[in-house]
Amino acid sequence: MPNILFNLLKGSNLNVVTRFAPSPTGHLHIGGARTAIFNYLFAKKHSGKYLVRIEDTDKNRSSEEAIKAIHKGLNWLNVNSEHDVIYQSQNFNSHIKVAHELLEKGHAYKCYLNSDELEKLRKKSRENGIPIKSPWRNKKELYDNKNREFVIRLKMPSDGTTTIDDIVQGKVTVKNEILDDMVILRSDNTPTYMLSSVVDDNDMRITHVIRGDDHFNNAFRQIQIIKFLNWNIPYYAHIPLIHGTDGAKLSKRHGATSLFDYHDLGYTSDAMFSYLLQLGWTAKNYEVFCIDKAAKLFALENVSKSPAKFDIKKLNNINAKNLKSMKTSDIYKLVIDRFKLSLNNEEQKRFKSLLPELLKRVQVYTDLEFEFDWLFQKNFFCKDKNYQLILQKNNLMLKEIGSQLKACEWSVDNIKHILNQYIQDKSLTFKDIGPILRMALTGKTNSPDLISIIYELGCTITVNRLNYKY
RNA sequence: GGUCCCUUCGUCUAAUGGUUAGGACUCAGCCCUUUCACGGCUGCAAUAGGGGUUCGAAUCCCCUAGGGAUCACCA
Repeated sequence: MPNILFNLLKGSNLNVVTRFAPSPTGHLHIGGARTAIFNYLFAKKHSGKYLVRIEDTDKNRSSEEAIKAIHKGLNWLNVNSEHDVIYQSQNFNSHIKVAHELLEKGHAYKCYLNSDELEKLRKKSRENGIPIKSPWRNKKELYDNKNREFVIRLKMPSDGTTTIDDIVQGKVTVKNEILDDMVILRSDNTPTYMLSSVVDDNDMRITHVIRGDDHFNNAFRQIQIIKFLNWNIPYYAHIPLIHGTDGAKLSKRHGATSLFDYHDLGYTSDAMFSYLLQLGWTAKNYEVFCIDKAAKLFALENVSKSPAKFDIKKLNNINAKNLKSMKTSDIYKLVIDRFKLSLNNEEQKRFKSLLPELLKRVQVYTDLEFEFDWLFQKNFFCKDKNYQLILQKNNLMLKEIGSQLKACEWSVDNIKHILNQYIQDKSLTFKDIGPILRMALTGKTNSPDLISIIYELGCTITVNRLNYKY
């Protein structure tokens, strides 16, 4: 197929509508987050609509907290929908109607199997490698079944094949005989996901179903409903799952799987977005770090078919780059909010000035916390016992430098001059005084440039710290 | 086990029949330097295996091996 035609078919001439459809049974998983990103980007790329639908057909497992958590995650990632959120449970009536329509048209049947019978059938099916088809498929409804519980099962076609031309996975064909007569309406008269999802997609006029590869097998089953009803078949794009370092589907034991955990750990939304996007998608070796650019370049055809392993080191690197590229005022706000810092004017100025240098030294901004004591503590002194001994020994030197600094007019140049003059007078090198000054001022052996630290700390604080009696 | 999918440096990937198989992350070394970083440079490192097709294969075909997904009145 020529590329241009292919691209037309895959979206550029349609009024593209995509949806992210999480089930509210827990936090927003990072795999789900990536699915949301792909849906969002594809819609943006084609100037289409991106919708969010909460799949709460299983009331026992759904919760309000989970719904909130999902929105919190989507908002943080900036991939929430501009349109109203759809709750699947609110469309139950329409789903039930479709189930009965299928029943009337002979595409579905009532199955009166009890749980024991079903369990036996399931076991037998598994052993023989054949799909579940209830004996009720071919039975006429009996009079004495009127009061018995039943489910409605779809009557799958038993011969022929079904082909899906998946945008990511390619053309895949399966024999219809492997399709099971899945339940579409439960015995309590509630629809299953298999039904609801298809009906809602149709009602919402979804053109592209972009979801995790774990749904690929479902597509062959769901498409039968669409065919029975003569609805439009959407384009499918089943994106590969994210794996842990051992190659298995990402789960708790691999570390944090909740998107928002990464917020808590100090990753930025942009870094997370960028990393998740690059996990399985590439714009021809061109590293994309912003959403707008990604929206212009995104194409489902470039999504990798094979699963990608989640690599925290790469995430760290992207996050570190992102921190360095952020506007100081933005990251400043982030840190102040996170740690609920209340700083006076002088401290604010000090923090903002040193922030770019401090950020070069962390991969997640929460690590900035380790700098707070020497930056803001009123009566700061070096806590390390070994360093204290060194400071005791060099008491005189610190005092001398302190008194010279006290006397000078406070400027970067003057501070530099005083220190240089001091080492010259004593025939020392900067290495002789640098580490000691650093210990006295920060309590550590590494920090940003000493001159700027002294300058930003100001005369009073610097001199106090240099004069501290260890 | 049935069905389906996948397999290029340790990781994410580029190369859609002709490249010394490229980049990024990690790691190592060097440079810069008042420390730690940042930055710059260099290096280590891959086409799962076996058969075909072809003048020529990472690329097309077949087999094998490995990995994954799924098989609910969950979604």
